[in-house]
Amino acid sequence: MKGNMNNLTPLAQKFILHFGEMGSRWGINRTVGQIYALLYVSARPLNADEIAEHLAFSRSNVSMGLKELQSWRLVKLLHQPNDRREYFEPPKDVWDIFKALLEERRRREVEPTLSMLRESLLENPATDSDRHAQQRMREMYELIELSSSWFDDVQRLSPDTLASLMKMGSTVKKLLDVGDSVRGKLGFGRAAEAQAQSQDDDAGRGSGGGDHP
Amino acid sequence: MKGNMNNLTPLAQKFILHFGEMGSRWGINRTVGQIYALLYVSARPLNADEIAEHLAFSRSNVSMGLKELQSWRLVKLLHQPNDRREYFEPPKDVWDIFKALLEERRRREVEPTLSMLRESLLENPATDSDRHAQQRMREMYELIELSSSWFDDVQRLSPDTLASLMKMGSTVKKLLDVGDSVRGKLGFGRAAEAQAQSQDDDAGRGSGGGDHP
DNA sequence: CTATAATTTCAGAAAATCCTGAAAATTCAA
DNA sequence: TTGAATTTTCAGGATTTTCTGAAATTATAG
Repeated sequence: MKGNMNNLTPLAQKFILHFGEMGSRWGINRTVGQIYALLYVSARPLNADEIAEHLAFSRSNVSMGLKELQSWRLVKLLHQPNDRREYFEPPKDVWDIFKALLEERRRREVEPTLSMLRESLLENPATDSDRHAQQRMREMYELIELSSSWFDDVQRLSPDTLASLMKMGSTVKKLLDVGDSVRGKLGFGRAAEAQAQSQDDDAGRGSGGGDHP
Repeated sequence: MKGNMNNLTPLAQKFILHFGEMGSRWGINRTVGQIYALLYVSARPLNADEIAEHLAFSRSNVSMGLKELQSWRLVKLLHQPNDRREYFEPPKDVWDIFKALLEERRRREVEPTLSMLRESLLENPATDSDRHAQQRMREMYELIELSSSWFDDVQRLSPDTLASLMKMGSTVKKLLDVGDSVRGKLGFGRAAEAQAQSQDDDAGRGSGGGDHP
């Protein structure tokens, strides 16, 4: 008796369907998107059978979907007293979800490219055209490396700090200027840092440790 | 006479092949990824026939790929003197590429979700479970809306400002604290702003700060 | 250990997406 | 205009991805 989502209110249906569609624009498939959406709006953890029932998917499909979601760290497995089955729920705090998403996405979409670029930049350019290509790759490498490690840093901030940072919006820029005007007294210099990298082609984002007091 | 990428040096091949693979993890397909990679490392603009030749794709496939890349604003169309054919090249500055990417991605991946959420939040919850679902949606909505408009702001900064911002990494946090200590004198307050939203309706995560150092 | 409940694996059917060649449409020089 | 050069469209074959049911595996209660 597989109900076609008929145990769900229209509101939930809409949400779940949307995540199914969206899933594909993302890197995950419809099934996974829907499972996630269902868990996200559910008032309590669900087990695989319940999910299969709600969404009218085969049990095995749900199993795979949950595996995938776990690998993204978007759901956590837990148990109910007196019940052998595995239950699933997403992290409570949306900010944790957000961070997990960014982190995992970086790991899968960005890291491999960084490695490839790193390797390519070590190779010996065979032709003029290779030399040009390598220069382009270097530019790409530097940008990715920079934004990537920036994410790293920012990600370590607490949700609250993160939130207030964002609420400032472009005020950050002003702050940045203020920073310039007061940095002397406080002992962390931006100007120096900013200079450092843009000149020499130091592939590998220089010394690393030094720059974050 | 379709060469199997044999007019490309191993270095370029590697790069192009990688972007092909990666493309799928992204939302674009292999072909589009490769076309982009080829243009990116090319020392001069290329026309569709040249691309088809280099990559051994059908002419029509290249045509579609270029359309797609244009819709992402990742390549620009241009003409050579005395040549009717259309030539293509990516933006020179990697930062422009980066921004185009983020912007377009937001438009396609985020905006639709925001609309859906906005609509859903207006609806009348039919059940208790709906009420809960709506609350979860609200949390999601707020987070996305916040980070999205933050991107908006940051995106408007010049590449240079953006770069130095990133080079600061988590130093931003320090700056933020300094900002607190001097904001009175300077007339832009973070505390006030930050407070505004997080209080009145943050059912989501209790007072926050505690669990994240 | 055995029996049963629960989960995972996996071959291949079903569905979705990509890619091509041929035909249609567009552009522009003459 | 005309017609050659160039680009676009699109039906359908080729490929890839998703999804299922059946069988295999794992876990646990008794």
